[in-house]
Amino acid sequence: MKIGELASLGGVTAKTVRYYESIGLLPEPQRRTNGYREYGDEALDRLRFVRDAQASGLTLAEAGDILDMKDRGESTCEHSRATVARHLKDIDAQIASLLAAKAELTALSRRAEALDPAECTDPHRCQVLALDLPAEGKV
Amino acid sequence: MKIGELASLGGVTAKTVRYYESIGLLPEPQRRTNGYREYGDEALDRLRFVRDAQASGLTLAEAGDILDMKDRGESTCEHSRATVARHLKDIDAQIASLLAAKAELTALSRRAEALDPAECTDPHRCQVLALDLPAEGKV
DNA sequence: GCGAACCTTCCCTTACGCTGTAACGATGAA
DNA sequence: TTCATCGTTACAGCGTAAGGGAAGGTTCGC
Repeated sequence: MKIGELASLGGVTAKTVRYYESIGLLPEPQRRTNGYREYGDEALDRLRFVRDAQASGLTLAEAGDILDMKDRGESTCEHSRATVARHLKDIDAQIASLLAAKAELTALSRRAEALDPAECTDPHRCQVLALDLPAEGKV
Repeated sequence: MKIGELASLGGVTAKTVRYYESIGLLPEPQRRTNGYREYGDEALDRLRFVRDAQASGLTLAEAGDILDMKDRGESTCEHSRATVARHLKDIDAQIASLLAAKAELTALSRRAEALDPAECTDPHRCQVLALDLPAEGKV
């Protein structure tokens, strides 16, 4: 099939297919005599895998890692598990950092709510803005 | 004081001070006859506020929002609260999206672990790679 | 008179995933 | 034949975040 058909079956644009090829996610396909790319069904499988992996939250690079292992005939199961596990760890780290920021802000917000609105009259001396965190000596 | 002193008191580089000025976080200061920037203590207060806000997880743009309100003499308390609340909402949304990705990956990972390693012999038919999510018809 | 500190302007960085545009060749149907 | 569509390459840019780096030129302090 030609690139347009592959793209529409895979739910992407032809441009995206060429992009995936350029970053090594898809192998360089056969060419017709006129120079057009000619794809088989395995390209569609591969393309769909990439989309599924992406939908699961993996990056294109991670999807590529798994596909590379597969291409080399290595133990993809084990590697896939490792890749997924690594990505889960990344996600946990991101969540942790967001939770930390949230805790900071929640504390700030609570201090703000504890203020008597009556004291909130001087725009040049806003208590919330004071942000007097006990973090003066932090690194 | 000159930019270098302000910067070191604020715990940033002179470059950062100029950058903050360029994006409107710090007002354009007076200049000495030689062209050097001349700062007063209020600039240091402002700089420290920005750093504190940043340490609390606010972006520079959000810190700028609050400072702008303050500059206009508006109800900074209320606005500060709103800004913080909005940012908390953003953070919650990010966390939710990460948790969704995590759920996807965890399910994937669980399916992978449930596989009999003995079946994991054909590198061309990896069960993990199959990614047979029930998501075929998703948007 | 020397080095440090200051000035401006412009580009570069990291990461991600494409998308747009230019400028052109090939195909196929009316 | 003509025209729309599909294909080709290569390069640029986006959009966010927060600056860093280098070039090239004054000025200060001692």
